[in-house]
Amino acid sequence: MASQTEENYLKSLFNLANEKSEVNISELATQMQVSMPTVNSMVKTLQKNEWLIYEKYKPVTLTPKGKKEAALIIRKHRLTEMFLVNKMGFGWEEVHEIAEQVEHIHAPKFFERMDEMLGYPTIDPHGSPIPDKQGRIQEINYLSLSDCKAGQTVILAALTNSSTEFLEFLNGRNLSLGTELKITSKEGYDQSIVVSYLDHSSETLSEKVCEKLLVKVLE
Amino acid sequence: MASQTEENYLKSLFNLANEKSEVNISELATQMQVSMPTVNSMVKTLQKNEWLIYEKYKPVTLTPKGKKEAALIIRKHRLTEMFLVNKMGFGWEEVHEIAEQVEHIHAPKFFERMDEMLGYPTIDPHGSPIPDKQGRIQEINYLSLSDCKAGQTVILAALTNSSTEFLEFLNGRNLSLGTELKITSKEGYDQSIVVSYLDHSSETLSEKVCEKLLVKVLE
DNA sequence: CAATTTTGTTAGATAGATCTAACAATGTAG
DNA sequence: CTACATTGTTAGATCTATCTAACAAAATTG
Ligand SMILES: [Mn+2]
Ligand SMILES: [Mn+2]
Ligand SMILES: [Mn+2]
Ligand SMILES: [Mn+2]
Repeated sequence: MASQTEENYLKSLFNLANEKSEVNISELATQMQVSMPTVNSMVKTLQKNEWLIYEKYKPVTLTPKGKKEAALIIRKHRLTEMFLVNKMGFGWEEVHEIAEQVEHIHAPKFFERMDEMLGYPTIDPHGSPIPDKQGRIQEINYLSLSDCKAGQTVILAALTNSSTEFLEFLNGRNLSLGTELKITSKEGYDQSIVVSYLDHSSETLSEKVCEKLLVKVLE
Repeated sequence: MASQTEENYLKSLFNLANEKSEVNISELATQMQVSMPTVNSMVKTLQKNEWLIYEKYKPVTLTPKGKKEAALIIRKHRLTEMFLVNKMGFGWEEVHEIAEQVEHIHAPKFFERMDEMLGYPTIDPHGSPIPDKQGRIQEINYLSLSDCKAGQTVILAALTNSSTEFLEFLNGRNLSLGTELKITSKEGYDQSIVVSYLDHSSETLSEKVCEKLLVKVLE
């Protein structure tokens, strides 16, 4: 059974491997906030457990077994976040830190019961997909708001970043998942976008914000 | 901050210290399922953190600081058990193992929210008192069923043992907290007690069982 | 009270997770 | 292509939590 530490490495590996599939030691060290030698020794451990493939001086790759293990931890994380928001009344900006701990609990029934109480959700409070019990993850191809054009109407569907600060920024502007945004204009100079929604008739969002907002285009 | 291991030692110390106040190294080793040298080195660590008082060859004693720390972990454990039973539909025989893990989560809001949702309960699903936020524990003096006499009517209020096996034994006989028991007779030879309750007109309970059942006497 | 048993301590080892310092391989930019 | 920067590895140390073997103190018992 994976230790709490190993589980956190697997999760980081899984997230960093989106698309590229390969992960550098230095990337992983940055992500995990540990030194490169620490990562070096940990990848050797993970390799012994057949969770990843490692060759000296090469980037590492998760094995199918490692991917499944990681996805199942991410499943527990996201179910927990959903439970905290929908069943315990937490704000979406408060749940990540708690889920970071709860995800390591070994009690299948606990998470099955959450799942059941939530009605088998497929996305978490930040719009990220919840892997199924087999560790399969359904990839949804949203568009980034920064790739949208003036005149389009879109629905805010997910975020590429769920830091507390960013979520509080969105809270401050009444922006939540499902909000319908009309794109009034786009500034060519700094790529900022002006949107209207709810009782906000004109809100300017910087490119930095727009690229973190994933949307479904309505028209 | 106490490690998960230290937290488990503190909890064991607190539970073993009921009444006697002092705890032997060997008792603690048995309880924690580790060797005596392991306990010996751990008590030195706990002493450095001022959670207990230790002198060579003497039994150890928790300091007030250590008692409070322990009581607050027990609070998290018992709130969790109550939440699992009352809000998530678990049976009282399923929750201890899960709570044993959840009690180590560092997230005051998480437990405050549980407390609030539960309506600030004072006892857990096994009838044990839930320490308050200051770590104060309200001692309730129940009588053991084994000390009751024929003719008395009592209400099952708590258990001195909450092992899954014992709880399943009680489930099998429809015995739950709050059940009113009429003591039909008591066998002088083996101290077994015959009770009637609900649709059970004559159930014989061995001394071993009776001493684990804590009751309030009605008449 | 002396012998034996139980309880507790010390020493030394191991495994996991981390670090720094030193060095080696790889990649990049002039 | 060489120099420099970046990336990765090795060696060796530390800290936590655990173990066994050996020994010492305390308690029990005849
Ligand atoms: Mn999260
Ligand atoms: Mn985590
Ligand atoms: Mn319990
Ligand atoms: Mn525990």
